[in-house]
Amino acid sequence: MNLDVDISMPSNTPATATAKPRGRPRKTLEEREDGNRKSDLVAAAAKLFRKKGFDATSTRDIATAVGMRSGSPFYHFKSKGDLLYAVMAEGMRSAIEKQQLTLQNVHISLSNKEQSKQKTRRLLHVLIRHHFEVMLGVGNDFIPVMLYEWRSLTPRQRTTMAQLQRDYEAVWLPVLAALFASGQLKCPVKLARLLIFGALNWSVQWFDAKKEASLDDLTEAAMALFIRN
Amino acid sequence: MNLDVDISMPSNTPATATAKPRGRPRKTLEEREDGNRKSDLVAAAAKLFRKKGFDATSTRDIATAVGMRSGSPFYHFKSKGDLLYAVMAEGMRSAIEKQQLTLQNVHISLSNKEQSKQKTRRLLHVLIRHHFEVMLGVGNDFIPVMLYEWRSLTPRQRTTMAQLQRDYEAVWLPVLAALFASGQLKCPVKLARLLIFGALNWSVQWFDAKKEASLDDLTEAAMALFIRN
DNA sequence: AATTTTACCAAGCAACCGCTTGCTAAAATT
DNA sequence: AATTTTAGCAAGCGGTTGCTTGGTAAAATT
Repeated sequence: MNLDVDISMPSNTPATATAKPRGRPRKTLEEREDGNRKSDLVAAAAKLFRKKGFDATSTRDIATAVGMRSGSPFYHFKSKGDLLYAVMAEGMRSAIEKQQLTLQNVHISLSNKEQSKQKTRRLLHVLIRHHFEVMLGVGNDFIPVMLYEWRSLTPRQRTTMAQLQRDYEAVWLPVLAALFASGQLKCPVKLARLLIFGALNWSVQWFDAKKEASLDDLTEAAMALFIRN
Repeated sequence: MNLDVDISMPSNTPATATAKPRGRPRKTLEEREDGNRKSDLVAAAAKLFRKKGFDATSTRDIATAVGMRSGSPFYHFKSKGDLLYAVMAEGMRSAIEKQQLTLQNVHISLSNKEQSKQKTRRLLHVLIRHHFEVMLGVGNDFIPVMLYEWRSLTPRQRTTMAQLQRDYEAVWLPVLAALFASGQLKCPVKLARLLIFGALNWSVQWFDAKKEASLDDLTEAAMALFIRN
């Protein structure tokens, strides 16, 4: 690591003819580990927003985390709020994508002999397990930030995030409706969705990866709590 | 309402011999609607912390809300963090008190002829209903603040709040254990407690008093979701 | 009547905040 | 080879923040 000494000039340096290189040298592209610094910023912001909250995280914190100076993030994002939005939107985008992939795999692996009662139960099981993964998996700071920092979004950002959330939850509703129809779920679908998501989302408050329960344990417990056979 | 005009003096007023009354006259005790301004501050802080979050609320906001000037809250509380702690501690104190009162009434009204299965179910019903009341009832800003502003507490404050929360939840565990033993609850008690509290606590995110569901509807739905008969 | 306590206000300080401006050097493009 | 674009850095501006200080009038106490 080559930290160079930064001897600052006396303050009133006029704009001289041939200005010598000022300040610390910036890194060449190769040193910058090729490429997307923008996503580095989003990842660092997500981590800090999750740990300290949006308001308590300064743009200087974020810059430092990726090895930039205080003003540089504003080259990539026009405001701190836009960075928050980027974190949330990217989180939802990848969560939706992953959810669709997971569902495809399940549909393929479902045998024809299974009764539809079993099938819908398997579907909910998969959805819950995936949701835990999204919230509690390592390196997934995006969704927790989205869940707990709504307040700091502009109204416009809020509505587009709400749309993404509806997309994510759209898959759940028919599954819950089928479970309700078959008597496996006794709670009206609309409230069931809200209560179930509450139970799952709240887990980011107490879950500790290096403690007793695994994500599979959690999924099993949730199924046992909500669904009767 | 008597708002007096505040003509500010030229800035370099020396400390003259007999200083004339400076600034706006303060209110007499009677005008101050007798008494506890400290609890006024706590109530106003709770309301603002809930609406805007702890970090986004300035001590000036709180002062204005109770008709004080910016520095005055620090006469009653030595720091903004202490005000937050007061909000949470007062919230838990009154919630625990109310819970105990509610439980006493239920114990009295339980008839001897009821089976114990029915009794434990009634107990959970009452606990859930009370919890919704505490979180969603009008003027109850304390508990939502407690649920969502943990991060801003010092470690010491955190541990004493955790103790209060254990006191509140202590009543729930035997009820859940009884339900599990009688087969009305199929999820292991420890995880059941966490998931159920999650489902209930999350309601502060979506519940809207002037919309379809009432607190009774919510309680019914939660019972139907968690408990089998 | 004299003193002490209570409950504030006016003013302001140092730190920190998000963000802007003016610049530069390396890389990419023409 | 000349030009344009990209990805930053250095400096700092105006505003806000939590909190402190020095005072004061009214109420309570002695």
